[in-house]
Amino acid sequence: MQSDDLKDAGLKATQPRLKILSILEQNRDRHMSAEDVYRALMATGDDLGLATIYRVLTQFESAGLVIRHHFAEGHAVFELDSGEHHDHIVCIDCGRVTEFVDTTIERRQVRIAKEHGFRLADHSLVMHGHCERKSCEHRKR
Amino acid sequence: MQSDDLKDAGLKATQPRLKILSILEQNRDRHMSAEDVYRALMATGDDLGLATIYRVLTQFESAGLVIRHHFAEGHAVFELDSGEHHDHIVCIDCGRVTEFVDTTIERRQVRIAKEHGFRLADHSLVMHGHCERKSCEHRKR
DNA sequence: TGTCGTATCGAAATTGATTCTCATTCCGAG
DNA sequence: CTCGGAATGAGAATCAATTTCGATACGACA
Repeated sequence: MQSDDLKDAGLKATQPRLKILSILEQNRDRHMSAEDVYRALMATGDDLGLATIYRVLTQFESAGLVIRHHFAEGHAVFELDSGEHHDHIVCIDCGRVTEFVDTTIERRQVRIAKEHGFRLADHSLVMHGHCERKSCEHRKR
Repeated sequence: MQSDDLKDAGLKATQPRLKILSILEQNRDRHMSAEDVYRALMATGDDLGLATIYRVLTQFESAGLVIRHHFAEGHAVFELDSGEHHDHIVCIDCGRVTEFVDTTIERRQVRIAKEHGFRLADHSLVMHGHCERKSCEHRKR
């Protein structure tokens, strides 16, 4: 049950938190901004304050439940932490995000970091390109 | 001469632009935020408006003179465009940025994008780690 | 070198995203 | 079921960045 996920993370199972978690689970294939979560909640009749969304998402992040990304400038997006690291390809035209893992690149990064005198802690690889979806075509360039 | 760089870019060679360009050239090894540039100018007695810094940096970006990065959340940083693509390693402790190029990773990315139905246009690989500089030891961030 | 039209400048107001404040409400251990 | 500390909501505040607009500087040309 969801409330256990929250308890395990050391967070009280409050209504707002359960609802936000639920929205994120219903959108596992998407990357949502705080604003997106807010609108999704409004749509289902749950009227949470935007401040709460931000606060809770930040708590979820510290608790390791979600990961925060900064693909575009301006606003952050969140995704549930599946536990497995992965990188992203974002379509420039439609914004669709695809995830992937490549061990060759992963290994290479550790080595490069070491060669430059760094102990690698984390990394973020975001590729931008044009996807081949029909539903994407009508957007230009 | 610097003013030629501006003219070539289709921008009038005004004092503010020359000064901002100069600051960027004096800090080629760093990545500066608009705020950083502003402070650097104040330090040399040049009192430009912050609005001008932002406007000029944005113009430089459109003109292809500088590249805008979004390493950390909150604010963008700029670097002079050397014309050669490269990726970055950012020190979590002192914020120093090191640049590198790795053809293995570059090639691999193109292939991965293709495998996922994308035509790669651009990418951003930022690694975060701890550097081994002495001057880094005790900086908070 | 002086003049003029246009592009640029600076200061302040504005925007958009996110965070803070604090009075009120809720969760859950006992 | 009760109570206290933790969480919430509404709006104000903050922060980075952008826009507005009257004043000013650039530089082509005379």
